[in-house]
Amino acid sequence: MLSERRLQVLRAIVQDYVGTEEPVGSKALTERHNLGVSPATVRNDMAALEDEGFIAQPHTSAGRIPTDKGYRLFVDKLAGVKPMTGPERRAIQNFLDGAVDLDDVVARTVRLLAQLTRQVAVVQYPSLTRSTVRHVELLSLAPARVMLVLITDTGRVEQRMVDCPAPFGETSLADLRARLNSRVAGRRFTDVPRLVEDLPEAFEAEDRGTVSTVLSTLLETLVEDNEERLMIGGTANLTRFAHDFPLTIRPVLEALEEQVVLLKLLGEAGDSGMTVKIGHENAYEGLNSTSVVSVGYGSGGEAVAKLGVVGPTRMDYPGTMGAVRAVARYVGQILAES
Amino acid sequence: MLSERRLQVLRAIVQDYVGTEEPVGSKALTERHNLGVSPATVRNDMAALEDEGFIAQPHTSAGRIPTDKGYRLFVDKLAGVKPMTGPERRAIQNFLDGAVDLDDVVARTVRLLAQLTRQVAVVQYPSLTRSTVRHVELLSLAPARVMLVLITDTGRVEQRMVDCPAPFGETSLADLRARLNSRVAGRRFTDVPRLVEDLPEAFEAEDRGTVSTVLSTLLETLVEDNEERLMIGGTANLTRFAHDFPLTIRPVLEALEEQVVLLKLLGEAGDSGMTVKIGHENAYEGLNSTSVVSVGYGSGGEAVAKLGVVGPTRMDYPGTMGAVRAVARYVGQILAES
DNA sequence: TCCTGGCACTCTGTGCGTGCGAGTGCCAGC
DNA sequence: GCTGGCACTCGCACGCACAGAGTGCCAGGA
Repeated sequence: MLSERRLQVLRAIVQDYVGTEEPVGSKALTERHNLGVSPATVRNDMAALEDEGFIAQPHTSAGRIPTDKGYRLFVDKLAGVKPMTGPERRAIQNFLDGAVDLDDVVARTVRLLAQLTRQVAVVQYPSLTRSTVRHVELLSLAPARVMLVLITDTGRVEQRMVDCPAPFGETSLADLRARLNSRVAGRRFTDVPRLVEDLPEAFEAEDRGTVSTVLSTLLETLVEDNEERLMIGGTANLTRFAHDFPLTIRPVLEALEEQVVLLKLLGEAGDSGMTVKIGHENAYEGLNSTSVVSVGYGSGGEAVAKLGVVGPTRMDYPGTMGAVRAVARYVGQILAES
Repeated sequence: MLSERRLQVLRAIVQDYVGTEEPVGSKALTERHNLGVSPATVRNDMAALEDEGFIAQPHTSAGRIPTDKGYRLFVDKLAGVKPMTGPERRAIQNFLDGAVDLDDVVARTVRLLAQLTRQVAVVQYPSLTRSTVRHVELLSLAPARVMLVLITDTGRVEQRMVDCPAPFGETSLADLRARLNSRVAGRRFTDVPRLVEDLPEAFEAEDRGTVSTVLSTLLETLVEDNEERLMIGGTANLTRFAHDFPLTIRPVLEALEEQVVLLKLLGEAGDSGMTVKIGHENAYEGLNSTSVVSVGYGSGGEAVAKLGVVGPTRMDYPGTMGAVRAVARYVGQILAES
């Protein structure tokens, strides 16, 4: 087990490295932090920390930089979450309060998060699977063509065209609309298949084909084509780490374009509480030199989606975690109100 | 006026520079293109081209690179549009044909364009102003709360919440829905305000306030809040120009994040035909070292939105223009079918 | 009049050697 | 177990010379 002072040394190294972006040596460390010991002592501690794999030197006789393992220890044991200041909180709230619809909420959240953390922000749209149905609308566009509009409790709207096997009258349509809504409105998506199972039986034989088609499209929308969308922003912040360019930035941009990768990434994060994935802890290779801080957010107690930021492993973890947590909290409130 | 051969020299310089990304000298030019003259002659021509401002040397006694003016001449007079090959056309069509809804069409288009041109692709959603109304749906979510759903001919769906000044019965709602659709369905957005002007008069006094509120929300959606959305992709391609990094890439990423900037950019492009903006021709400073190739696309003869790519001034103009044109054409077809 | 070969000149990029400074590891002493 | 001291190791910036590519100009030839 590491002594208390060695942990302090590690903390100091992480803080200095995050601040200066340069390997930090024993002398600089004693000057900037009053550890109460001499550089020589710190050197011994550093050697021990290096043996344990928490720090490393880029070259012999350069300063030390934290390893992924070092950051991990820092995040788990040495750093708290830095709460937002009052003005920051108010700014967040003001900024989010102006949103007019769900798209706008997500867009504003992305911008906000990118600005607060000065990193790349990722916000997942409220997921369909965990949402409930607010309303299902059916519109007759042509005798045998129906538009299905699904509205969720989080304000998300999905629409699909349905080509019916047979012409479908307005009255039948109204009937289906009414029956459908009385069954599924307010219910969770996962329950819908069970709830509508026997619905075709309530209709005349000639309409059953159409009803089935509509229902299967609905189920598709709910489950199969349950595309999880997300929005990203603040990619320009990537250029702030102009050292390792473009070796570092390239794969990150590629990863960000691959929504599948990001969704998987967010999916792997724990369902409750904040998750920090550091460097190689990220399964996707292109993100091996980045850290991902993510947290679930939702309108009620339960998380309906996640948001977070992607930045270099050398990031201000306490500040970033604080910003992510605060934003998630306010977004949850906004969604609950709408 | 420049002689025929000097134009050929300029063309050769542009082509070589685009290919090699390095300043091109007189000797290399004569070796790679059979101009039928000696390097010394080419040198004279180059001196003349430099006097005219079409090319420049980065340093004394380095090769020449085209200036913005040089590219302009190249695009206007020396280069055609390189048509897509048969297999490419089929690939485009196959790729776009799989789209299930408008979002998907746009998303696929962005990916396709980014892959074809290996540059940053920008696709504007079909604009609301130039579209026609397919259907307006009103849903009662609570006694005094209505959801307004607007469906356009291009498949775009917009929804808004309306808080009514007074409770609004189902029958009144159905009445309004019917009247509204009979007036505006199939009409252009720009005509809608005129068409619904006197609609409140047809209702009982107690409902007029609500009807007015709904209508003004509709008009807002159509006009005022006519947010022009767009989707971008292929930003990872920016890293292919790793020279001038990050000085160049930074402002470009920032510009791409500012949808307002991009929309303005596309808006400035000509309404019909393909527009190429080269370097400083772009009003936005951050894009001074990039070129923007854009073209309108639409379901019928008329363009409803634009798409294009953003790349370095040193780009393969004929190829890029060919890809942009082809994609726009196929997207138009897809939209017309749906 | 226009093209060509030749020549001197100008720069940039690169490789090499050197010196400096930051940082380390180790050791003896307190 | 902490400290000061000391020798050592690198990386990096600097200076310098050199090769190579490219140019401009000029005189000669079609």
